[in-house]
Amino acid sequence: MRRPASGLIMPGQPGGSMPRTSSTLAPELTGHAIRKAYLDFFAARGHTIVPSMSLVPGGDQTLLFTNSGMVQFKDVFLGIGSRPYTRVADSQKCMRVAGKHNDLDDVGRDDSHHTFFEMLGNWSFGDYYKQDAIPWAWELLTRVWGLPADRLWATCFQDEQGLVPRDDEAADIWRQQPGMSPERVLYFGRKDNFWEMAETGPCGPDSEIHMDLGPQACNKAGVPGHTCSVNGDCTRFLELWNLVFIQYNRSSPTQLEPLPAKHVDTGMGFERIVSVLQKAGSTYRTDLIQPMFARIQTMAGHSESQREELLTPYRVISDHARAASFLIADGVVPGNTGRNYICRMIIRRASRFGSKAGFTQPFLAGVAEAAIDTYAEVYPELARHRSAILSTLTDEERRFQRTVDTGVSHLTDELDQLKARGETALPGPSSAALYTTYGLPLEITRDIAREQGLEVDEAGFHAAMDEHRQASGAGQALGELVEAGVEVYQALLAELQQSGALGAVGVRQDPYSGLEAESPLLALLAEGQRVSAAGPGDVVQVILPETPFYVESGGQVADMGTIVSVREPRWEIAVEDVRRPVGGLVVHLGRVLEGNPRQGDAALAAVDAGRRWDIMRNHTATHLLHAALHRVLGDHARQAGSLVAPDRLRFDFTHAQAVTAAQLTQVESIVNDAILDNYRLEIVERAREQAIAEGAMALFGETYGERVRTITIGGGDRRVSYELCGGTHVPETGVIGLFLITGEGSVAAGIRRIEAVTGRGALQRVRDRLGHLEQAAAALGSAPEAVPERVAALLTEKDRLLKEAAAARQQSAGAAFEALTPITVNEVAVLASVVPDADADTLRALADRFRESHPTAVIVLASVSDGKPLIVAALSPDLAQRGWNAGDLVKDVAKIVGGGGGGKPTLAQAGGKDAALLPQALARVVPWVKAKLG
RNA sequence: GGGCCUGUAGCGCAGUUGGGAGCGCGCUUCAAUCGCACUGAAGAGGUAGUGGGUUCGAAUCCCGCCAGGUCCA
Repeated sequence: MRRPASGLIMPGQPGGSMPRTSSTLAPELTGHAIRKAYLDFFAARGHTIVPSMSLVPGGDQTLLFTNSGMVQFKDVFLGIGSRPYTRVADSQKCMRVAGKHNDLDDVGRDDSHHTFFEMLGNWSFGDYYKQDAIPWAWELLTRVWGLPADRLWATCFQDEQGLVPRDDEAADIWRQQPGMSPERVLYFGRKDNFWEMAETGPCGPDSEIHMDLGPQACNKAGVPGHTCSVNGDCTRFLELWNLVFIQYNRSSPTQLEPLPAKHVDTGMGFERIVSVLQKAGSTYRTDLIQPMFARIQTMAGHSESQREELLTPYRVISDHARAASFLIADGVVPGNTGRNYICRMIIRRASRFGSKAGFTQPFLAGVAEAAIDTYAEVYPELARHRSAILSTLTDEERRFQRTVDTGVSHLTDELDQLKARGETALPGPSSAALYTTYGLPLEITRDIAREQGLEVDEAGFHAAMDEHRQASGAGQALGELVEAGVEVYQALLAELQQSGALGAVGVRQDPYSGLEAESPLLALLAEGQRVSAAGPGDVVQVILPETPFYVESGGQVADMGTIVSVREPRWEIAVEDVRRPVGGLVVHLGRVLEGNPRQGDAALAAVDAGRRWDIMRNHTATHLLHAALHRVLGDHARQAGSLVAPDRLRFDFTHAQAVTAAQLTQVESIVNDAILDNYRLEIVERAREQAIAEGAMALFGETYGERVRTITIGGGDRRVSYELCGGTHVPETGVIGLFLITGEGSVAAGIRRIEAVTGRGALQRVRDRLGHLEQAAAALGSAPEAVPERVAALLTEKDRLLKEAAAARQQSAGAAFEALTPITVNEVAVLASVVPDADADTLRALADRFRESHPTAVIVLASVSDGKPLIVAALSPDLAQRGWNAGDLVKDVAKIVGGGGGGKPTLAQAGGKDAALLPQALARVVPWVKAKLG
């Protein structure tokens, strides 16, 4: 056990056995201090420091979670977005949980993998380049943080295919750094040192800094033939920092063009550098994670040695509790699809490892508290959503417990059957079915099976899971337009910009200041191809230099409307949808109603005004609803999805229980009060920082630039709502008219949905309802207000009458039955008759009565129900034992009336079609009995 | 987006080749007790998620929709 002298870095020590807390660390070595040192370093070099973006990447539907620092700047590199700064640095929340980057199942089994982590990054947008980026990185590592230069290695790019020039520029700069020796600058190929975002687009060579942790850090020391190396297969060399130099644009697999503006994109794993600086030997032994270890240990009452034995559960629980806390804080609650599903899997995996550590009750909230306390200072959203995080975790643990319980009971049934058959193994398909159908994890299945002396066929399990994967297929969730032809639109945009038809910002879109705009028709597309003109009936895509049409965003649906010619000859296009396939380009999708629109024609774009006003009513009402939910349910009721359409609005929010009728009424009233107060809406652009500091509600899945549009309803002390929003709104709330909630329900566990209507939709609904009420009142011959009472009375009366009628029918049927006399055929009492007005129940009851009084009996009773014949046949038990079957009898009889039947040997029933033939049918009974006897 | 499972009384659930809608808990009333618990007796409560189809007949078989669970992407 070695203790580092304060401030002195001694890298290369194995570290590991000595857990540290911030109290044993020098102040400048705490995780928070290291993060701050990084940001300060780059701030001092002209960088703007920006906050981390949400874990939920807005506007990037190809990405489940933000998985690296550059996600928030992707649009800049793609050339479709810009920032007011050219140098920026941050610490970005990241999540790597699916795909090749990180397999969830591996987290916790080693010393370094995490689902959630932070990535430190600094960027240059066409500003500084290698000459600055490399020396700064070197300076920070060796001078500020004191890492020994002779332990650091740099890698540069050399194309193994010889197509891209070697990055000698970077290598030269590395070799000039103080303390760097030339033999520690190495070249690697495309896999390690060339960065590409996609098949085409910006790309470039990158340089990595690796640290030699010393021979004792190698985990393959004893393996024959192993040699430690940079980018090798052991743990001795640790990659610290990756500097990407974006200098090319790839237009095809073989075509690279130099970019006019070169960018720098760097990323350094925060936990990793902290573990190196703290000499912790493992990211899990840094002061970032240790508070969670300590909390687990206290809660479980473990000794030091127990904690070390249970290292894997400790790692899993702490990593997952931290990840889940950050996810929930960013609005991702456990659910059964997409990112919500990932959140659930993380919590359930932590819960499973919790039972290995001895927890039998929900415990994650306790661990999450430690995570929140550790990080709240840097990520205030954790503190803000503290109670939501804790209760969400506990809820999900309980839900998982229920799932496991029912899964285990299914498993036990199956194991009992297997044991009864003398089997020794649970088949793979069975264990897979338990998992995919009931959510019972393989580990639990295996443990329980073993307790009962059975093995699980795990190869079979995995084979069945592969089959399941196959059967589930790959879903296509994205719109085909956006997916398919991005390149077409990118090319089109570039062309229009180069020809000067469009400015640098692209199409000027302004859905706020008016509903009409006049401009020349820039381009027409039909079936994905540029065309110069179109004719009636054609389905076209229209591009205009400016448009008042709103593109679907933030839940508000796209506008519809028309584009018409301003001069002769006349033409008209009906616009049905509007999209933004790439930033800067707005495409109107429509159909030519009349005439022949041609490229270059003067055109008037006009939004369907009535529809738009309905949408604006619903959008403003959505803000009022959101605010009212906060007041009534609490701050945890946050937006989880929204639809603003002309005829309705739908609002999903996080809330664990159903909203009560009383709460709904209260919410509805609050919204309507705000409408009646006729607040003016104040719509202002502000700096994002300022708006958020002032308490504006920002939504997930939305990217906000530096300037944001804010919607305030009610000013001063009477502020009702304050949100960041790019949607369109009514000028004052009175325009909304009436707000009615039409439904409340659950979307997923922990998420509720409210649907509502406003304005014309609400009026229509009220009219419909009143109409129905009037009709009901008229039919009842009573006043509308007396309808409920009257209906209740009628229903009671109806029940009474039905019972009376049934009793009367039974009585008259009974009387008719009494009047019948059976005939006797060889000691067998036989009765075959029609009983008027009897239903099936009555016939059965009468048959029972007859059998009670005649020990050896055959009885067939029939009646007519709804014009169709109904026949019941019964035998006494002794006859049934002799092999007679009431089912055979009733079939024989029903044949005559055009039907069939069946039942049990002693009692059967049948129906038919022709009631008039019943007498003939019943005449079959005596011959049937005689045949049986004979 | 897709695969699988489930939907029966207030709650938990049973119901086999398609032919009497049931069990436990809870509820109501009565009895017993000074009262409560317990006990005994009687009783109420179900559009069988919903809409179609097959059939003489569907809780049961088939299809659509809705809701919940679960896994995969």
